[in-house]
Amino acid sequence: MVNNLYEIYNKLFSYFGKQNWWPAENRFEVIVGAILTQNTAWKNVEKAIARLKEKNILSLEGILSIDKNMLKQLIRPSGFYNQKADRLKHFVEYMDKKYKRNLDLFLNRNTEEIRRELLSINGIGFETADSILLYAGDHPIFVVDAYTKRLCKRLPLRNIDCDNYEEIREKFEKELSREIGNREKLIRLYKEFHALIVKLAKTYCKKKPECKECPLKEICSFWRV
DNA sequence: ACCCAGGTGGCCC
DNA sequence: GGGCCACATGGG
Repeated sequence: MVNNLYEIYNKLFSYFGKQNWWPAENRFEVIVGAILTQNTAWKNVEKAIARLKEKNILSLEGILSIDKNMLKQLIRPSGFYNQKADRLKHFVEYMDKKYKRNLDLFLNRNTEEIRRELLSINGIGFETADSILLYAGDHPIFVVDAYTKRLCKRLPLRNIDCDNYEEIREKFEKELSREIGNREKLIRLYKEFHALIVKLAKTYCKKKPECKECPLKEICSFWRV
């Protein structure tokens, strides 16, 4: 019986291999992707990002200077484009006013401070903030998403509310950091683990018949019910 | 014609 | 403090 998160990571890694997340050319692109992918299929985000690149405005200055209605039209394929245009504008205006348009100045500080600040920006919740911290800022924060919650509900984890974002994040961080002492290695593991959970969910967690191929079939409660 | 996707915030009780 | 709901597009 396996009920240790590091073992689950190892099972997923041996089965699926390296995922190399986050797919982006630079920090700013990670942040834009994190906002655009809110409750949206990544395929649609790719289209929106490609359109921003075509117009040469996928940069802090670019998003800052483009007309908001123009921005809405460009990110249209990623859905919720009215609020997402507002959220992108919010973020870059904040960086403009408080950090001289310098992302490094913003991200190279104490993790908890950045996290609090990100969460105070309208349109950035737990998952978006933590994706930015981990994948754009290289901070040791574990990203929890709907798939992670679903996985937790199906695994034999004790004493934990699987709908509570912070509880799950703290559990993963506590257990994994106990196994991995080296900070850089831990960050790499967090990046891969989150990506592997997404990969697992997309591949095997939709229909029950898929479960017999799943690398976690022995411990997952889903297919047995 | 549904249902889902790498969420978030606002409103209501 | 928890349960709904709107937000929008594209693919199965």
